Amino acid sequence: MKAERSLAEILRERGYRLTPQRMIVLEAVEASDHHISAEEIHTKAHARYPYMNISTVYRTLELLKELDLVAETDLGGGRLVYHPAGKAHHHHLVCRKCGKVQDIDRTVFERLRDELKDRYGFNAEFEHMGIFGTCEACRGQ
Amino acid sequence: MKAERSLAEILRERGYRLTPQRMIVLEAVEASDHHISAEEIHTKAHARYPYMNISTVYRTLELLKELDLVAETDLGGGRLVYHPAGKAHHHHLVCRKCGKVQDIDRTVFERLRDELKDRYGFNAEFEHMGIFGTCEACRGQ
DNA sequence: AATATTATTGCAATAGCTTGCATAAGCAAT
DNA sequence: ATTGCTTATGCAAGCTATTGCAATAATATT
Ligand SMILES: [Zn+2]
Ligand SMILES: [Zn+2]
Ligand SMILES: [Zn+2]
Ligand SMILES: [Zn+2]
Repeated sequence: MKAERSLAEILRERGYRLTPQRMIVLEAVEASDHHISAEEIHTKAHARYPYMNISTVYRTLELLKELDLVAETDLGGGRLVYHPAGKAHHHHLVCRKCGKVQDIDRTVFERLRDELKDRYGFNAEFEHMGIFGTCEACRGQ
Repeated sequence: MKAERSLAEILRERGYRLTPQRMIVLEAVEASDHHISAEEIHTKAHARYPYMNISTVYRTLELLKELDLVAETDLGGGRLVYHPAGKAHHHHLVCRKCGKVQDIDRTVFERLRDELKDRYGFNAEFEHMGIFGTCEACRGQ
């Protein structure tokens, strides 16, 4: 499978070890083309590999974040969700009142990104953001 | 004290009760003109009111957020920090590599706010934001 | 293939924050 | 002041996520 091969390459390049746990977690994130939580990943992974521990899931997700393979986002559901990086060409608006999660275009952050780079030399990470506020429907009460 | 009186008014208007715990938490947030964590608030409050419980601090902060009296922000220190709302005319850039927290002007989010309102009818909350990324010093390795 | 090295894992403990529930206390009416 | 109604608090338990540590297993070397 392509994902496995490229993961192996990426890990090797950076001096990390290729373990079954890491492959299983990455595959679980990539297989769900929507958002997936650590607990959901653990449940799926556990079916394939009964000794898989939830802390290994978290540690693997942390690594995959560092390698820019997954994005971690708070969408207000009480647990963080994960999304394959690069495939996340969007962000989300999260309504505090009704909880609705709306997709928006990724371009909305480009100007801000550029401004932060120009004015402060800061390289901001705006990959798959959750933006909290009030949606149109809820604003009229 | 002005803060107490206006808090009393605000609470009454909205049908909430004016309790010593609530006053103590709000005063602790306002007294620290920098960022303060729930645990720091609890420590300060406990000195004045020995029965003060940490869960009351959290519940009061939740209420003060609803009343738009305090802003809650993740600045990467492992605990959320609180800041008097309205006084927070700035945001922060948080470097993932060195942990540095830099102040930036509040105006950087205005254009984005307007665009989200215009395009999606969404009223985004950009009060005292923490933006994660890599600072200039760390980008050169 | 066997061995040595050391990163990674599983487990249990911990941290920060939230929630359920019985008791306490704020407020209004008397 | 007393009473009754209802919100808010303290306490303990629970939840998501993180961390310390000893055992395990991936890789390099022989
Ligand atoms: Zn998404
Ligand atoms: Zn809404
Ligand atoms: Zn600040
Ligand atoms: Zn830095």
